[in-house]
Amino acid sequence: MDILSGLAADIKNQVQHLFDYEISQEHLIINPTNKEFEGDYTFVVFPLVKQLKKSPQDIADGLGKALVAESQLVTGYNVVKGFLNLSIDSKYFLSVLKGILGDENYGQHPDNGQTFMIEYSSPNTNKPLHLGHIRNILLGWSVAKIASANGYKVIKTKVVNDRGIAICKSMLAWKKFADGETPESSGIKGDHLVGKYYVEFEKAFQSEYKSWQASDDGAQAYKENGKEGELEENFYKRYKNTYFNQFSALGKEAREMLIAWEDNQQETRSLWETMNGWVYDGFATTYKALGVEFDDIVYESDTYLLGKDTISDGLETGVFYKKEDNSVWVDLEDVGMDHKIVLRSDGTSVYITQDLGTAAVRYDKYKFDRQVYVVADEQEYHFQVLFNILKKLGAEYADNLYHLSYGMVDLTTGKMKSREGTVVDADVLMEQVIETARDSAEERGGLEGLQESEKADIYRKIGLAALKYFLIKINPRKRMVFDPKESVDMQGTTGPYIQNAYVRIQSILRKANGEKGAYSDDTALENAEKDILVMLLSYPDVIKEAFAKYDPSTVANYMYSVAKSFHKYYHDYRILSAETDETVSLRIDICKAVARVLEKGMDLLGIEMPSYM
RNA sequence: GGCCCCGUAGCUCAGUUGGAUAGAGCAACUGACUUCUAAUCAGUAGGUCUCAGGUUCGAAUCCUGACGGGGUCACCA
Repeated sequence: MDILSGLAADIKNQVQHLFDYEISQEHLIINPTNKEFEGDYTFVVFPLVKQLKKSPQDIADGLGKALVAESQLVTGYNVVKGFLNLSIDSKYFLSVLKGILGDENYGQHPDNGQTFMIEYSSPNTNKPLHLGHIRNILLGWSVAKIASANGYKVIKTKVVNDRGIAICKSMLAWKKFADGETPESSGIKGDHLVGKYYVEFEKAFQSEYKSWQASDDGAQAYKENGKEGELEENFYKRYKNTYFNQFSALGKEAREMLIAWEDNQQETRSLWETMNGWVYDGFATTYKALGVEFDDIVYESDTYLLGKDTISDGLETGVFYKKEDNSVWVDLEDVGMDHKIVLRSDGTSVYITQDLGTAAVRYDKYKFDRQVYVVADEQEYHFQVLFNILKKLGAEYADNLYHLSYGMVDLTTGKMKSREGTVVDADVLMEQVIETARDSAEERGGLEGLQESEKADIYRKIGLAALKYFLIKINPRKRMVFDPKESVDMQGTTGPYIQNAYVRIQSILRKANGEKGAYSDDTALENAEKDILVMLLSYPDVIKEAFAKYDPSTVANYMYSVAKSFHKYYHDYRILSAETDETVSLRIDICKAVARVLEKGMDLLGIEMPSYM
């Protein structure tokens, strides 16, 4: 039997019996008892005071007495102010323990028959993945895992932004400057090579722009368009896009390339395919290193024309309206927003047009019950607009869409900007954390008997655990500062700290060799053991809560508290050399249960557990 | 300026469907390894929970208003 629901039922009955009062669910508040008090669970009696017109002390006292007498679960109580602290019979905790050990999928909620769709990662193909992508990817992966643990059928997807002006810039620079360089010829990973030429383009463009600024035309533009008192520097920063579109020779070439691509021109298409191919090979390596996968990959080149049908339908039903210049708009003032464009005056799509189309196609294909988009918080407004348009269009799934908005990652030196070369590269970063894990493991020793390949695998697991836990322990919506030193910390609230608890258990289990004696159902438990079991018992609820909030940090923080409790227990109690064989068996079982929850919970965060460290 | 998010110890963060004396980690200092892995444990020190009102038996948590920081408001994606 479940302790909590049993306890709730017993309390409800006794309140009815003693005071002739039916307690409502919202007033039936039961929490694990705080450390500094005696007891396992605490019932808060304050909400009853008004109704029953008795003092908190009297209510708690009467209820405590009755529970000890009538409830199988309760063996003792004490009252502090309006808090009734209840001690639970050890045998119920032993049954919790048996339940965990007997359930290889402990924490997994039953299949609910619903489909959960999640879009994450969604990279551009003109540059490699960086730290910001890692946060996105880890969040997406983890929410997908958590959804699955909640009984959903999960479909993980990403939209690859494989077309557009950005990739054309890389292509153009490659044609101009690369002299036929390939990943094979240069030994550079494909996505990095393409990124290199994106940077080359930017350099060439900047130098072209600089000379233009010094020219008469440039000076003229500043004179005519500069705002009152605006510094030249600021003006030219602001004016960059205009320059690119109207005056730049490189800009013109890049745009021509885009048009050639849209016209399906052979040479451009073939270069595009080649370079994107390099990028995909590179991405595949990075995703694999991060340990993530996708079920369905959508390429923007296949979908960028989608959504136009949706626009014409919307025009007919009056959701959209056309301006004189032929551009199409939606009026969102009734939901507190502006008018937004959904189709350009030349009839081409804007970003949101594609999103409208993609959402519709995706729903037709999968009939998802919920869909989450994992995208940075700078796009919050965009998703508000998207969801509201879908609502207006009468899409039945519109209410089941959610934008999981996460804060951007800053560096200690400021914002990451790819144009300014201040990004932290994903591949380099992973390499570094693994290297750091190796250094500190070698310094510490303890892996002597293992093969080199086993050691390398352990360093990888530890390094990635440090990095991943560092990123995912923080509430997604908070902007975070990435300090490279802290990200490889392996002490305190870190991935390796949690791994270490697991490794200690593995070590014990290796040394346990065989069963000792069975322990009986009324073996007494130490308070520390009850505390651990109370915590393990709450694991399925943690999974539920994490999904309800779409927040993996809930799981991360819980994992830390489990590991912390175990470390203390390990320090305070002997396990293999406990007083009796029965106690040894009991403690080994507790270790096994802790290990099970640690391993499963960390898996939800995409973190692997080593057997040694 | 409108809308959204954030503000808790020196630093990084938990805690926010209202519950006990607001918790961790890092950094600092002290102690514990011939004993199951010290990537550990224990202790000291560190707080007007940004501020001001309000609701409540009870507010870091809910409401109102300030203040500070960030994001966004493109025929960009």
